[in-house]
Amino acid sequence: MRMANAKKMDCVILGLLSHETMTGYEIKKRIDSTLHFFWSGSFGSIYPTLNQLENEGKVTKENVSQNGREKISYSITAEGKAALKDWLKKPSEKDELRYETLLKLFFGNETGLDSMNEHIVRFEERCKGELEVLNIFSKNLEQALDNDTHKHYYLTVKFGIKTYEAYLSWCADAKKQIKEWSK
Amino acid sequence: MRMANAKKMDCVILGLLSHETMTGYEIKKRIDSTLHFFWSGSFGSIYPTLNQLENEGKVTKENVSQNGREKISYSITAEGKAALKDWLKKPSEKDELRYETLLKLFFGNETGLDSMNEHIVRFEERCKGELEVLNIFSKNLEQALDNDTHKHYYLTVKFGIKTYEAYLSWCADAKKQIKEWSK
DNA sequence: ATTCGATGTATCAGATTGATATATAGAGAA
DNA sequence: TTCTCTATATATCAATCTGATACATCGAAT
Repeated sequence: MRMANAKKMDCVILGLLSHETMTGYEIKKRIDSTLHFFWSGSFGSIYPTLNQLENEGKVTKENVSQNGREKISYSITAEGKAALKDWLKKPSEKDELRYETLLKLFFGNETGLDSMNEHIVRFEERCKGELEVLNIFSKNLEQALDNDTHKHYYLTVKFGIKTYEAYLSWCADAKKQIKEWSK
Repeated sequence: MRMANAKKMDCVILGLLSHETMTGYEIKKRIDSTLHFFWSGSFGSIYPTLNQLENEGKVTKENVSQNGREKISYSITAEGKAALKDWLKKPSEKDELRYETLLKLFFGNETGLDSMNEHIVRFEERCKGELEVLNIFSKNLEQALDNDTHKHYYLTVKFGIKTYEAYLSWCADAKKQIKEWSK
């Protein structure tokens, strides 16, 4: 039974198209802006997956001409919605962190405490930036929680905020710890 | 300039071999036990990478016979240590979350609040389990912080603890929020 | 005029996963 | 004793995904 590296991009695309009709390019933008702190995706998997989903009858495409420019707009079908629902009901298979910063920290005894501190500071800066963005999202969403889609978005944004706050708290502790070890 | 999907497995292996000589199988076990909450790796990338590292002169292999069983033990070379140091000094390129649970939550308006709650409860259980393990690790490590390698390990374990605690706090909030929305 | 960034679609080499195959050692049960 | 099950051990492969690259057009700013 070849189940293999269960494909997820099709679920992401179906999910996004269940909100609204989009082009491949818009799907990529949406992933980068809205899902980016817990999921990612590249053109190299978006476009082939869109073609596959069309062959399976889960989406339909329509050529649209806008300002004399051609683009391909995709919509979800009833079959697509059914497939999405199936996946949503199943328990999650994998939640995964992949943090290069932690990897470098773990192996850091080759380069010393100063180098570790630099990695942490860089990580801290990135987290602060992300947290700022999420806090703005959160405030905007709180004024639009009558919309069901916004409710779900709001919960994931709250997750991001809690997470980044925890990261920042760890950064402070870790820097202090390293300072102590440096003595 | 073909830089492509920068390979990380070689860095992970060099890092682990900088601690001690190991077989491919032991490397896999170490990744699963020690790095597992911020990194992962499969045999399908470990064994080919070990061969590649040997061709590049970054590790040496030695056939060992133990209890009549054959195994291949790998050790890091000076070149390997230099390559590891190079990578450790460079800033991290990517820190990434990939949480299927959040994806399902985000698209959850197709299946309703009950289904969302189930996903959260399952996530909560997993986090509790992980947190328990990490707390034991933390206690054990605190009694051996004279060892430099342990110091680095300790920092990453603390990261894991902070993170899972934040997740659990979010789970509680999210469940409460969903209950309120259900009214 | 022209450069630059955004929109838009598409492909491909390289990296990784999860599954599968193969084989032996040791522990415990029948 | 034989059988089964788990752990040790190495290896390969299809499916998948990423990051890079290529190409073309539009609107805005210089």
